[in-house]
Amino acid sequence: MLSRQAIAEAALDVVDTAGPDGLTMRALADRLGVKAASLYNHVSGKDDLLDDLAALVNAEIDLAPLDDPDWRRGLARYAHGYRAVFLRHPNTIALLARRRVEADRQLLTYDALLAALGRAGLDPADAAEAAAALDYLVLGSALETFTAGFTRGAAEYRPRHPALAGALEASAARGPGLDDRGFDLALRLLLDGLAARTAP
Amino acid sequence: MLSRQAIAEAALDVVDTAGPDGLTMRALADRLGVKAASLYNHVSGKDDLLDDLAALVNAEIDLAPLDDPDWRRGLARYAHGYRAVFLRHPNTIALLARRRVEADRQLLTYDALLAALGRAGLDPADAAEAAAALDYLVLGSALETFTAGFTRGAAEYRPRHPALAGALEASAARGPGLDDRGFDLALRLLLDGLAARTAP
DNA sequence: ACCTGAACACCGTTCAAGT
DNA sequence: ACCTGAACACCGTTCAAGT
Repeated sequence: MLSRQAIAEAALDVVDTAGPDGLTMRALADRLGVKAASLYNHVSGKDDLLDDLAALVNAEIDLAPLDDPDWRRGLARYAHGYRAVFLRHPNTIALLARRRVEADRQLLTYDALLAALGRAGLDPADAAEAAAALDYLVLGSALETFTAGFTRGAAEYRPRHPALAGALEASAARGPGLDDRGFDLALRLLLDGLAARTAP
Repeated sequence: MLSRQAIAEAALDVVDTAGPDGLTMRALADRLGVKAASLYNHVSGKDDLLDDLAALVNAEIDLAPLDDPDWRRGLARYAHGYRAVFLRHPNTIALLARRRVEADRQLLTYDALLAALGRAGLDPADAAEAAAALDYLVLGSALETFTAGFTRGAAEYRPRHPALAGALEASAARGPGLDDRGFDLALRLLLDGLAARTAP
């Protein structure tokens, strides 16, 4: 019944619904119909549990787009899929970032990305930088959700922060999804720039 | 003696040295030579304290570069300064991200950035997207520090993850600072792309 | 007005005791 | 082999009591 796998899945559920602070050993045990102390028969502690959680979330990232013969399209689809995973599980980011990369699935993800960048014609050192840049963009955009921070209406910002108000308003007129458009813009410009650096 | 200002400064100190989880009301009170309960005479709770902390960190961001008549140079310097603040206080990112932007100083920062993007010749909706993209890049790069996750030597990765090993090795040959180079690359390509979008 | 001690309901984790 | 109750040292927060 109880297993590392089941515990990790329940943990992701708890984090998704109750937030990073809601993931307590007691709440997790409750969801599994068990007492907190029982969890320690399967994981050595909360830190160990977070490693499993990292692996679980990373396993959701679809690597298939990286095999696309059109590398720009492939990278764009990969990046969108990567970001979608963390938009589905935004509460995990603060929990999992700044941890060492040890889950095999996560190492495999980076390896596949770097291989794809290599096939695109980037030399390995450039590929490393490009992979880092992609990572920053995806995690930053999933973590921060620019728009969500501005909780008041543009009109309220206008008196003291006119440029902010104007930008929020103009962007709203373009439709919802400023976060998505900001990410798309950066991704497109990044891929444009990388294309200019690929060997022929 | 005790004041919101002094408490916030001590809190930043505690977070910097003891990590996000090290910031407890008791540890903070200790550093101030007082008991935890005393803090509640000045802040309404830990959440309130984190608002002050956000304001304090944001106040470190230098907005002067945004007035540079050469907007590309100004934005690059601003972004580097912004990132430097969070590299100095990396433990604050997970603590402060995903909070509503309410500190006046933070609203002012975004307003100044959007005004600068407008002066550069971007229309307001494009400026909003560019500001979001910059934010993602800065916070993502300060949060994640790509390199720090790979704790083992490249040789250890090679058997199972050759592209990863090759990229880490080639990047190390280029010198330390893969994170900085990844950020610089993305920033440069972003600014290049924005330049093409500015009105003449 | 502000600091404190004691208390509350919560944490993660351990461990002897059960089955 | 695995679950549990009780306990430990910790959390954030409250509040009556002190000065």
